[in-house]
Amino acid sequence: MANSTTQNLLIIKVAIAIPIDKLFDYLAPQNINHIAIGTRVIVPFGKSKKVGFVVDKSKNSDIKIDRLKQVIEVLDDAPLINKKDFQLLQWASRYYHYPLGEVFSAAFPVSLRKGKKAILPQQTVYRLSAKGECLNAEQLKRTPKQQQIFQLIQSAKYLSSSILSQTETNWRPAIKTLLAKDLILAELQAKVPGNPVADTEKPLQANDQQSHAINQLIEKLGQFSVSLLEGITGSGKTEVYMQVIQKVLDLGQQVIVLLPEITLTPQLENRFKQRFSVVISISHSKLTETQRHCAWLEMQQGQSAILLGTRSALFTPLKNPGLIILDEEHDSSFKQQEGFRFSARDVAIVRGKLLNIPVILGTATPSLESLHNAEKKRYQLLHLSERAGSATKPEFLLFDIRNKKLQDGLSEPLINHIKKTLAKKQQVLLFLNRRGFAPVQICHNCAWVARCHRCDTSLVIHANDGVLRCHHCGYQQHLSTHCPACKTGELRPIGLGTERVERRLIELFPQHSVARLDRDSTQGKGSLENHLDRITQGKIDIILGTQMLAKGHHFPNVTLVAILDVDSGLFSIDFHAIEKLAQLIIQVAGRAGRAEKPGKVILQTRQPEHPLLTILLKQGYNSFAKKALIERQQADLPPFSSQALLRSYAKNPSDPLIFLQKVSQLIQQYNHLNTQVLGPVSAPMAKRVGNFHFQLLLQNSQRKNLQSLLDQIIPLLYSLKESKKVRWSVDVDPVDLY
DNA sequence: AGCACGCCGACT
DNA sequence: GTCGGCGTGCTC
Repeated sequence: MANSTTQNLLIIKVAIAIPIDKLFDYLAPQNINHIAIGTRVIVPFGKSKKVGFVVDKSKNSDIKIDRLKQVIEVLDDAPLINKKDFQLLQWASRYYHYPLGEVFSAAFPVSLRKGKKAILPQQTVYRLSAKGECLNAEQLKRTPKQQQIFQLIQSAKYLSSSILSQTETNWRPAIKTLLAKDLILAELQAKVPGNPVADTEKPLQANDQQSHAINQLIEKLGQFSVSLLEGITGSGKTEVYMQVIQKVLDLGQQVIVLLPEITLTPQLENRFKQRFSVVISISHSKLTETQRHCAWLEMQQGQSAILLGTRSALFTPLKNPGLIILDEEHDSSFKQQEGFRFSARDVAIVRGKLLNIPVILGTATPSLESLHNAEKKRYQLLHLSERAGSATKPEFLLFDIRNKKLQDGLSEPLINHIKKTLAKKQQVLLFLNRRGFAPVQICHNCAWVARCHRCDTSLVIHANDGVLRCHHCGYQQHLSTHCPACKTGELRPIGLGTERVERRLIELFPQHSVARLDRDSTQGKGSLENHLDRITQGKIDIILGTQMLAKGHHFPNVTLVAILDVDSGLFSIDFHAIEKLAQLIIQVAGRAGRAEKPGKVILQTRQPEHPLLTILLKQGYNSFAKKALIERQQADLPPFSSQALLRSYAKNPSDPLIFLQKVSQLIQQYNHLNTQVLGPVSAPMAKRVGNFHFQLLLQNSQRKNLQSLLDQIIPLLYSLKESKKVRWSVDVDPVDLY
């Protein structure tokens, strides 16, 4: 590089997906004058090449010019995301203290991260040439295949190769000759996703509450706002979404709808497809790389008007942004639990603000944060409290199981209720959030317990598979009946798992069919769907499952729902647990008494007087939430304060502790803003898969004070020598304190 | 994250 | 005597 040209050099700052919060400087390629911020580039990195994102341009660099390498290739003619979304990613990187390159990476589908061109798959399309237009098909009668294909193209105006392959055999030679004769033309065209249906369903007649919500939401279109749509199960939230979406589509704008789980996407996809005559794209982790690549570009190019997806779909660029909807807003799966630990809910709101479009948060059980924001008038609150049709609200029963004889977790009164329900030819749904036969195996003689040697947990008995299994690391061993410690004692199961309850149910109700739905019993592809079909067809009388059943699925003939053990949620050290339990109870209750049959919800507990539980059952979710928020305020917990959790782990049990102690000292030096530092302490489950986990909780009543502390501290941690021996991460606004 | 450099155990 | 174990350090 000649020195004389130095002042003309263009230096490009590139964000690369590596776990260092740092940009890398490169020389712009000689032949390119402008290289837009936001474009992808291929750069040499160490021994290899990497795809990076141009974040800035400059005349100078902190690195000596002669040490700078040159950009190998500019992948995009123009940035794939707009300025606002670029700002969004910069914000997210700062707010979550996660490297910008990694944040950028998370916003792009794998294909584009790897450097694939940002084009939709193309297909060849054939149409008549000028010469072909003038030709009478009769003139081709001596070559019938050519004539037939020619006529097909003539009547269809244009035909794609994929359609030809579907309808015709051996069409290629004919096409080749027609091309050679100049009768038709071949063109490359982007594959347009599946043709929308022409005759769509009409909107339903909205009830007063729905109409009110729809009108309010429509009024807000065209600028930023957040609305919290609180609609009980069966109140027709989806209908509200759809009528608002229709308005957005009429304006020629696009909509992102985020759902917590992939299992819920097909249901909504079908309803949307029946309603809207626009292209709908889908994006979630179970799709192939190409499918996600297409969905992303379809939205980016404006070929598709609706995107249905999970958490990571939030970052999909929109050509004409109109609306973001987050359904089941309270669901904790909107918070990414590893790597880039962002909250899709919170980032959606920032994105809405930047793009100046409304955001709708929908749920039957709003998170305490969102309710608090609604109370503070930051969000507009809309209610849907009437169940559609004639369905009635379920009745709650609290069964005190202290000192009661239980048959594998089933109390006498519960068994009676099950009997009565079955006698009426109605279905029963039981929840137990623990799979396996029993969570503990203990020696009746010496009290030895089978434990995982890599994790701080006992091995769970899986009687059906004849093994003891660790639910954390997957370790398993054969089930034996004699104690390896004292060699004499007999091993016995302690506690409840779904297998054990299932066995008892079969014994108690031999005339009835029982289905167990947990991760073990729904392994195979389509296995869950199979089970669900059999339930809907009425082939199952008693359904026993883990939380995987709590969401979305509707069983119209279920009139009795029971949660066998609510106490684990009441005793947890994590202050979020009670909120999650309340949401679970209400969601589960939503499974009961649909259609015309009144439902009952039974909760078994050893804490029947628990104040929050009592309020929830007697006065409903909103009263519960108010009370829970008061408790949070008194304890200075979120949303009345802001938290960040520093986690650290290593094979060696002392390294993470030493690291976090060092961090804690560092914070004392920098902390002028009253951030409380709690810990370091070992994590609730200290040992996991052979690693020892520790954590340090930071809390401040002012979000911005905590942020400014993190801004100072986090960059220092990368170079701390104690950090080299451990894995560490920052979790801003943690929802799981584990 | 990769990938190399770098010092200590069981093998042709 | 070497092949390779993964500890630590760097990447513009």
